[in-house]
Amino acid sequence: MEKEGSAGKNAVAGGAGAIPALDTKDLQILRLLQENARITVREIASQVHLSTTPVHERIKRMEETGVIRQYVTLVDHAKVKKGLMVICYVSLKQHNKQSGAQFIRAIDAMEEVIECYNISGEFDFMLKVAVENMDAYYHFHVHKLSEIEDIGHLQSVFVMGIIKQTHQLVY
Amino acid sequence: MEKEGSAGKNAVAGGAGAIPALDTKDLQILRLLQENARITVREIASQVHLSTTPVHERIKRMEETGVIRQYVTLVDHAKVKKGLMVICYVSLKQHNKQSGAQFIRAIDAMEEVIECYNISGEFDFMLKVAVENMDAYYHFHVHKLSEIEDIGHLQSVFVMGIIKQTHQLVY
DNA sequence: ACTGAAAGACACAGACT
DNA sequence: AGTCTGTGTCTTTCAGT
Repeated sequence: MEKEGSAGKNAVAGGAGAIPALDTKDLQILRLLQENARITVREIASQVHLSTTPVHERIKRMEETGVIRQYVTLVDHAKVKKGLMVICYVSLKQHNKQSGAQFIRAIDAMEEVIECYNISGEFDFMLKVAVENMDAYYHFHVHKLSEIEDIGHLQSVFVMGIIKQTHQLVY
Repeated sequence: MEKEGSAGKNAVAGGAGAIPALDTKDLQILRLLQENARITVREIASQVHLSTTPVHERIKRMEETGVIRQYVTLVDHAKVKKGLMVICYVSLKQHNKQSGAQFIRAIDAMEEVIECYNISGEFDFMLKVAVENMDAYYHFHVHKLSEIEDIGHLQSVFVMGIIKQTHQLVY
């Protein structure tokens, strides 16, 4: 059920420089870190029944292998004047490399856009936009988004309520 | 342009127990914490040209007033077998309190759903779902989502590429 | 791969400006 | 509202199992 022989970590992995698979302890550590990035190594150690050294080494390894991407601080949207969230769909007029690259560059430079995905369906991109209020969104829509070259259709969906928001991928 | 008199913090705020407005130093601290939740107070202090005490106090105050919501660790989706992301739109057959509450309870219990919003437009909810692969999504769609009572229409949009993803709200 | 100990860095509280 | 200083706790490394 939780057997971990000396070969446990590397047995599963694929090719040459493959990343060692995560074992039960690693996942326990990730679970704690996901909920609170500022938890101390000591606290983790006591909860997973290990001393600080292996916990420290495991965290470092997960940072180096990219399992742990970043430690971030989540801020209350409304309290930093970003209380309005809008989902925005964009299609481009042309689907060549140049148009796409140009669009991506423009999006990257817009701090209102907090997420952007390439999606299936009738639209090409989905954007998540965070702004202070409707006026700010109108300004963004008309004077920033629409100004990008080769923009085809635009469609906005407004977020009226947040039901659930989690960053917990590991359970 | 960056004047901060003794009344600076409280002058703007609204009612009685109102949260003091964030000043330039607070925003600088937030900027650093957003990028790296594990940054030390000392490091922040040196970057914002303050000693550790006021930085420590400011962080504590922002935690207490809810400006800082949580410190989280972001994990590589693919490396924890959650490499497929799907945006899923849901409409309910009935729009009474009971149906809504029941849906929300069901969604909350599903670990595949990492975000859920109440939205404007033809659908009622937008879900962001993270699963390992298409098989896992099919199973989720057919055996979990569709099983919720009063579910009307369902529409899935697949994320083919991540262009941008940030948690930086404060600039 | 883990434990335990030990050095250095840090957080946090106090006295003071 | 800030600096400086001290104490206790934490991170991080090293020797040993």
